[in-house]
Amino acid sequence: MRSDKTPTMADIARRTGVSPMTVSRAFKPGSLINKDTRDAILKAAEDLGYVFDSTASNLRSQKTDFIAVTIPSINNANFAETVGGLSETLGARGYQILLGYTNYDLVEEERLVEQLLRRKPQAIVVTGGNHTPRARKLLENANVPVVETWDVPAAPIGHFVGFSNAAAVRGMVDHFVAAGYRRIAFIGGDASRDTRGSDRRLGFIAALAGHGLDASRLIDAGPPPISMREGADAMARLLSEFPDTEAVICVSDLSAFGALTECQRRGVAVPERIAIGGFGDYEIGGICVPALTTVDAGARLIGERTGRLVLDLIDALPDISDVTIEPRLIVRDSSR
Amino acid sequence: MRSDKTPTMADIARRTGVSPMTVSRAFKPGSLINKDTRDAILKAAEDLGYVFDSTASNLRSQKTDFIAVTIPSINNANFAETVGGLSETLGARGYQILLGYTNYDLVEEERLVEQLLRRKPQAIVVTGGNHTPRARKLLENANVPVVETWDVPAAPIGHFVGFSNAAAVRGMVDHFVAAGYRRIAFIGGDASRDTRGSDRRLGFIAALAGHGLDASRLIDAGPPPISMREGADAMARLLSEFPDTEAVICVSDLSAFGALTECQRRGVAVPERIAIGGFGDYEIGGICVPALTTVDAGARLIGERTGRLVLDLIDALPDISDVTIEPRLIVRDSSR
DNA sequence: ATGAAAGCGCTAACAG
DNA sequence: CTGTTAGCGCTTTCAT
Repeated sequence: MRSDKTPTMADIARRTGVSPMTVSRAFKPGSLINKDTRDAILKAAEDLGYVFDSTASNLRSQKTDFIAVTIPSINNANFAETVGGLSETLGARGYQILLGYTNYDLVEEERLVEQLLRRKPQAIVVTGGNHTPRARKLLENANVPVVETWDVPAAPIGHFVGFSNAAAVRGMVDHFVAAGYRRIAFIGGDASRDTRGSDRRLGFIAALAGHGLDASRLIDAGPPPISMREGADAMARLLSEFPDTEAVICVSDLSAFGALTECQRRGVAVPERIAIGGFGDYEIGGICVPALTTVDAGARLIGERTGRLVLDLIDALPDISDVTIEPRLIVRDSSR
Repeated sequence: MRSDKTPTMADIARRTGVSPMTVSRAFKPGSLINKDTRDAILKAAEDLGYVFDSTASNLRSQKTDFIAVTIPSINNANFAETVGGLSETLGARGYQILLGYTNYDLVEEERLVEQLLRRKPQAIVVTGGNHTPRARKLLENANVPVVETWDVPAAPIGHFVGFSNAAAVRGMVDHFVAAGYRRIAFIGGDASRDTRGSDRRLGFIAALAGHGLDASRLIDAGPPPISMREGADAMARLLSEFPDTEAVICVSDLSAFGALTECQRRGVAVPERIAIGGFGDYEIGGICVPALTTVDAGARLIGERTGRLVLDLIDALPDISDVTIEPRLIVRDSSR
């Protein structure tokens, strides 16, 4: 008759006639232990239905193998790719990701950071370089490596793996201007919440100004997340408010695709009548008809490089440097 | 000069002249404690940069406030919605989700379940009702509530919140047949990995048989995840292998959209020349042109209901019953 | 409303 | 290769 309590190492030790310490060693790969002893212990563990208790191990060893990660939304392929890259890199070394969603809200991010730090992660990765003062302070005092991603922070807290959103959009503007477009619009989200989106919008304005072009064709698609529906609605407004627009840059491929479908519903030819540019190189941009001109920001690469950076920081390697990703313009059929 | 070690409750106690127990109470809302004492403690905590240590709390109280969740892929809007619903429901009660991705692989799921259980979650939610024998055993012996989702398991381990994938596809087949389509094909993934996809394919075959129709137009789109590109490639094969096909049902909206784009590239009219049905009611299906006929399986609802079920199980409410979601057919312009 | 004692299950540190 | 001792930081339990 099995005991009702879940078995501990002490139970296995009693059953096997060894000390709890030996049991502990049996579960730790690479420890000095007699093979027969280990086998007997593992067998006893199997018989008892023993499950290792990380909770106790974490407390005693002061190591949790958690890496805390915050992203704006779980339902976004770009951030999902980043988490995928992180997960793969860190999982290979036994770390587990503790994920939180900020819902594009810095106050929510602050709450989340505080909550995550209580779990004593061994590093924390946050999306973006913009935080509430309190969140900044929490991160600075966290005593674990901090990595900011998807941005080149004005004042980095620790390290970062990112790119300049403004510069990435400038690249697309330059391409559009070189292709002959002059009346260029921007579709993006509410400036107050999505800081990366805001940076893209500001980059757009600056880039147009640099070419001596008018930068007043700005369509506000509301609070993030800006997805397909918002893109379609924004395109409808753009066509009615600025009917002579020649090209539009959207804050993401999702909104760009929505905008494209609105053109299709209205019989507005893309790119002949209006060109469309997206951002983020989502799968849809490569397969829709016409395929979308976009910017590959390297979402998965950001995750992988961040993962490696985190490992280097945990290993306390010398000379660890930040990573600046070079976004890549991808010209497709939605622009000429 | 601040100490180098991170401060503990004992440090706060010393500084405030109270016992560690009182400090502990100060951080627990609703405990009997003098307001001034609590304020002084919270201030001291703030001054010291104290961060509550869940790790120790978890061990002593034998509660982690973790809910373990496995999903096939993070990069899938349907599962992301489910996690969103779970996260919202459980987060409101202070639980934190511990997420793992199986990559549509039951062996990986087994590894993941074992890893997650070591963290001593207070419940575990898995996607699907199909598991390796060892994973089943681990779940059965876990001593915490187990909920299977996105399926109606043949032999439930604990509780479930799901729907019949086969029946959902049958609904669409019935609709297609009623609309006059006879030569109907199915595009889906490799049968060995994605069990929900397989169930849909089997449901398709059974439904056609029920109508006395030929069910041999099956296009295997390879190992999951089956996304837009795979859908497009599969449509190309379908058009060449079975050129007289009148309608095709795809394992998801993503593959359906890919299939649609392939038709657009080839000038094949949808739905006039071939009708397309998807699955999952992804955002894209509602906005692409033509919009996709699909099945809303209630991804977010599954998450919300699962969250509530988990809470009821943790609260040990009596008479807890499983939830069977009724998928809803959504007819749009991609079929007539 | 507060405190004292004990211990959750594991492992660091040391000894042999 | 194995054992002993102590303790990680908190909270349960019982007292006052």
